Amino acid sequence: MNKQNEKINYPQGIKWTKQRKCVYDVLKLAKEPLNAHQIYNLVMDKMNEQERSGVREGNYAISTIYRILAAFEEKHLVTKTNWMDSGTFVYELERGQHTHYAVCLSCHKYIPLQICPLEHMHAKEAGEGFKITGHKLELYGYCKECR
Amino acid sequence: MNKQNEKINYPQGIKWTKQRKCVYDVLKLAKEPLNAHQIYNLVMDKMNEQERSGVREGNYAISTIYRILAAFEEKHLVTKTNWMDSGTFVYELERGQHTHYAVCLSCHKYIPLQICPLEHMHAKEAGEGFKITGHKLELYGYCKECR
DNA sequence: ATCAGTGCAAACGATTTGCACCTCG
DNA sequence: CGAGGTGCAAATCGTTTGCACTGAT
Repeated sequence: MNKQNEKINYPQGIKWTKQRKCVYDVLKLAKEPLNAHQIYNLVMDKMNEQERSGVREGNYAISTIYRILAAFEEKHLVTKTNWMDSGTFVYELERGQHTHYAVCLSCHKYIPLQICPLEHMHAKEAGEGFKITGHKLELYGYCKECR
Repeated sequence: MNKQNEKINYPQGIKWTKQRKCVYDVLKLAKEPLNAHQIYNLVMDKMNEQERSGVREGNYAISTIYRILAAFEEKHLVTKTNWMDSGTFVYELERGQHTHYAVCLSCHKYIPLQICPLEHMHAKEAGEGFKITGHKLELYGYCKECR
């Protein structure tokens, strides 16, 4: 059930160590952006689970997670952002299409949005001569369960 | 020329110490969101300038800046946010109307936007039952001078 | 006079880095 | 085998906090 490693196609152009595969898998399964600690914990679980049958439990370093994430970012495999009121960065797999989220201020759940209100926005609207190359949007509020 | 202190109306309901007035003045004059260090430096300049005529140069603490900003935020006098790729928070005076910015990736200038593409966005667009209370938008790109 | 605000230094959490060892290709 | 990745511990950066003192109301 947990042999995803065999099924996943890891992008080329980067050295795929056990740790990197594991981080990649974790991000692949994630349904929302995760911060370094969340990723670290998930990686720990996954690693230990794989090696639970007597093989020595490896020690993994949080700094490795950061380095892997930096490497992934440089290869454009992940996107690094931060949220309005949190000082920590969150990372998500680059899945080709940009996604915005609505964040519930009560339960902190992230709800991906199907739409992008900026699709039809033109450069001129950002002032004369500004060339828009990207944008970021977050909605805040309360989800169905929390209102 | 620099006697703004006398002209500025400081909002009520908060104790107006010399330091707080100074931070308020700095934010009032700022044309873009500033981080704690920028504010600290500007406050230092301002304080020392005022006291340059022989009066002892006071020592000011960065922690005071943070505490003042936290107090202002609680009174809804300032808004605290962070930018996509920076781990530090920036603060700007709450001027009644929310503003979005276009950020130049080259010169890091902030260009305030006159429009808000979300004005006409409705709750339903964020998924069933989500109650939108706020949002944040950043545009990235290159300004007229830098393209 | 009183209590909130301040300066200072130390604590803190997130992230980065130097170095010796290990591992993928 | 060799370049690059990793674990560990220590450094760094932005921000917060405890404490004794100062200052605004």
